[in-house]
Amino acid sequence: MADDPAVVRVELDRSSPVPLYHQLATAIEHAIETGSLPPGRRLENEIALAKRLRVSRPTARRALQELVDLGMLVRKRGVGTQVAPVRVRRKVDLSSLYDDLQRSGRHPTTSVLEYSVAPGTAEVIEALELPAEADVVTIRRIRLADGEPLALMTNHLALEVAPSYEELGESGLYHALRQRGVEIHMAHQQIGARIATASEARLLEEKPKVALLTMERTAYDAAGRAIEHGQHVYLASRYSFSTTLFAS
Amino acid sequence: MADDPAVVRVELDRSSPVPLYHQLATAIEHAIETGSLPPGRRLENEIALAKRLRVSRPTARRALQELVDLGMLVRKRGVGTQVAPVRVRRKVDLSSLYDDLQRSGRHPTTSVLEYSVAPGTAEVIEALELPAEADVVTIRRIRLADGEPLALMTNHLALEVAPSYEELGESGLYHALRQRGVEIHMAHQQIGARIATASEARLLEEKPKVALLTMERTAYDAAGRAIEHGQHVYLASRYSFSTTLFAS
DNA sequence: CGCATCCTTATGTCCTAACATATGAGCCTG
DNA sequence: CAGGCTCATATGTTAGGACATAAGGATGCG
Repeated sequence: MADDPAVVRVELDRSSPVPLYHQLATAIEHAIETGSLPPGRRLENEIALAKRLRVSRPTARRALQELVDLGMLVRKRGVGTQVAPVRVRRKVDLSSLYDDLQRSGRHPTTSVLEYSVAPGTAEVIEALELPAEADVVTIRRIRLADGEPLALMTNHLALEVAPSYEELGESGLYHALRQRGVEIHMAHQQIGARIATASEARLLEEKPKVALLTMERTAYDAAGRAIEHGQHVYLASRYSFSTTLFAS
Repeated sequence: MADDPAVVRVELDRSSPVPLYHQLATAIEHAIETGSLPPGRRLENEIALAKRLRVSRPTARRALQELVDLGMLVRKRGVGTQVAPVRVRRKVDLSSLYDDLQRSGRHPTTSVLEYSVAPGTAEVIEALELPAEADVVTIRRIRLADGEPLALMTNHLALEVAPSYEELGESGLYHALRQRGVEIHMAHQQIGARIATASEARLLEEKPKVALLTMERTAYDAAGRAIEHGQHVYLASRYSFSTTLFAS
């Protein structure tokens, strides 16, 4: 029968510090990603799964739930558990433009237009949650993809966390921050559009008044501290944002 | 002492069909949102919470976990559970423009410019995963906020799921779909920008060549079926997208 | 007085055990 | 044979208990 429940081959290491449910989730995830569990395939029910692997039902359940949260499995009461249809099965991650470009096979380069230290404007001070008049590092850069201008990026950071001009290097701000031990955990961003100013058009080597995508972002670390605030513009003809949304 | 664990006042309805853990999660969420549990405030530990409310520890745990997933609580082993720092504490939800506007206190209205049935274009057929030449319902609408034009929306749906012209009504497409029992679960969208065409500018009552935000979205139900594909344009001067991203 | 160690605390992991309920298939009746 | 009903199935909810482990403070020793 084609609708025999799939049996995943799993080896659990009970002496490992990584939780059993996570080991199991990872194993099933791997089976889905390698295609040995194709979309639509029915899994054995959680009781059988638990029994076979000699774990408790809650443990098996939790593994399955983990994959449902990732969008890789679909469960229906009274019916069973199925591998979700193809689509995206990864959480929307906080990717940097640099990594994005690299992943899509383009060759990103960056040059720094400005690196300065000065008291922050009211807007920046508020976004970074700093005391009034505090000094702020401002970085302006232009990013090119395969040699063609793509975006103008302006970032503001508190002095304590800002990478030096040298550390900034080629590979992007978030990469430099990570090397300083600062991990971005969450960000707010607002995406809009407007017409380019004369100087923006000149820098981007475009005719005046081209359409720009604008993005304003404030990024926070795991403890909730504001790390970075940036205002960026992208050439709309060469870049767009892709996102995946889930209903609550 | 200022660091006494907070005690949330909760009433659980054990005869309700909504799960205890969700009742509890909602109650705590409400306490946080109304400010009676301020950011940083420590909660009583989960054992005490469970005992006080006469629920099992797993139930209390699950409620707390739900709020951790929403980013409203932070837990640390050996330390306790705290209300997360201010920020956003809502998942990025798949909100409809209509609901967005209503929540922000503006008054949205919609008028239907076109409602037609015809064989879909190649792009639409592919997005909706329909057989070639299949009939598709096309809906074009203009949305106003407080009487001023804001967006032009074009949606394509398969005949079987499309709301009728009458069902479409005032309150938005997703609302109409929900009333037909179709739940949107996930969507892919791509956000870009461009200059308005002459006819777009006319419909939006704007001068020619204003900046527009563009959005292309394909929405899916829980089973992964493509439900709706839309191409929308927004007046950039009146609208922007806000999102919250989390690192993986 | 500084430093290492122990101990308390609270969450993390894992188990067994019921009962509730949505779904779909098959049976049974009119 | 059509339509309603029953029942098996699989997931959803809840309970109660045991042990592991990270964090931070208290303790005691050099």
